[in-house]
Amino acid sequence: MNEAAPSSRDRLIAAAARLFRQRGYHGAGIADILAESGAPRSSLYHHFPNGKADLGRAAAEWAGAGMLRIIDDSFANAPDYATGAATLCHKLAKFFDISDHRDGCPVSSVLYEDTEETGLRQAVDTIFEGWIAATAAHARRLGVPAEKAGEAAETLLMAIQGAWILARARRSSDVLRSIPGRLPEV
Amino acid sequence: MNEAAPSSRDRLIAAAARLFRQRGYHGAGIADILAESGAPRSSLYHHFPNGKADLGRAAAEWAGAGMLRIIDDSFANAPDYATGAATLCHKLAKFFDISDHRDGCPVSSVLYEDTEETGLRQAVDTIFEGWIAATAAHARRLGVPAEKAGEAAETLLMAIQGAWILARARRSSDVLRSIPGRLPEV
DNA sequence: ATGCTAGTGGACCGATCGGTACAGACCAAT
DNA sequence: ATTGGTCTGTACCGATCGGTCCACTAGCAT
Repeated sequence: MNEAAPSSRDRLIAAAARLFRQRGYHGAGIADILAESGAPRSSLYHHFPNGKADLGRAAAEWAGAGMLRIIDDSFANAPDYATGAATLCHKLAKFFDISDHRDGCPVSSVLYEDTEETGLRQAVDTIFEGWIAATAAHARRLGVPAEKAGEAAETLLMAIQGAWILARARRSSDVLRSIPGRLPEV
Repeated sequence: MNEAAPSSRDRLIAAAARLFRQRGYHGAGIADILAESGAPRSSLYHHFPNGKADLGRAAAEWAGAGMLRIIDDSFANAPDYATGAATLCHKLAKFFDISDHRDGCPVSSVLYEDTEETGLRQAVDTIFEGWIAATAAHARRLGVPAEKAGEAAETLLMAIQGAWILARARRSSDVLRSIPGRLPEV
């Protein structure tokens, strides 16, 4: 009986994240998010007093944490960095496929805000850097020389971002799966 | 006296492309585009009967053609593929800088449409494949083995897309300039 | 002069946008 | 039993969204 009904706050965040990564920040309206989550309108402004911007940040952070888990899972049992990176790419490709080849990066979509005043851009960057730092830590742990680990991690995440875009344009996850074979040696 | 006043059609396309790459497709409103271009509202619907979707496609194609020119310029006088690729990345970094570190890919922003019915996604993909094909042609011309040229070109464009995103999050073009040093050998 | 077309001015539209106001429901602690 | 918080139901708001309508002008051919 542990499948407790998620709070409307959580449902709002999940719905927002889902819609943002498909239609983009501006493309997903409040009404859509409300409908998708089943949460009442008043709850949104109760939990997120500043409305969409607050929700956008929460959704980005929530999705960012999810991605962080995927990164950790991928590298946890990996014998070396390259294998972990390959696992990560394949996991992401799988998620992309089951989203009907629609869902790109859940965080970067939020980059298309008039970001400076809301601080959203800053928040997105912090999330990205968190991914890179986590990946770099795994790289070092798995034997990548410390002075190369940061760059290798940045390269991997950059490639994933690019592949997500190309994958959405093509509606195919192939390019995501091809990343491991294209990474420079480490 | 050759600087003929651009037609309102051209001004609309340029303004739309400029705004889309900063704020995204949904983030840039018709009113913004009209104001930025100085063109009258009626002209928009005269030249683009289907409104924003038509304009979006035209803007993406126009910007795509511009990118194609940049690609060709970069490889035209290059002694080898790697040098051409490096030139391309540095050119893009420069454009990014003079846009106040805001302008990402002018084409991918349009990917956040409910693209299937308007055919916009398809159009975006065609533009991308055009870039890749052009880059691959330069690669072959510059001595890259034919069976590797396509993949090398795809890798480069993918990296550029990812770097554009990261650059926007960081408001720094550094990552764009770092691409050449991270590409696998060809 | 006439007709034809491309392009424009300007007023107007319903729909949707994101957001607000406020009373009531629920539930723990006292 | 009453209080005080969190959360929700309902109704409403002005602003903006993308789009339409139609009369008009400019230019050019006949």
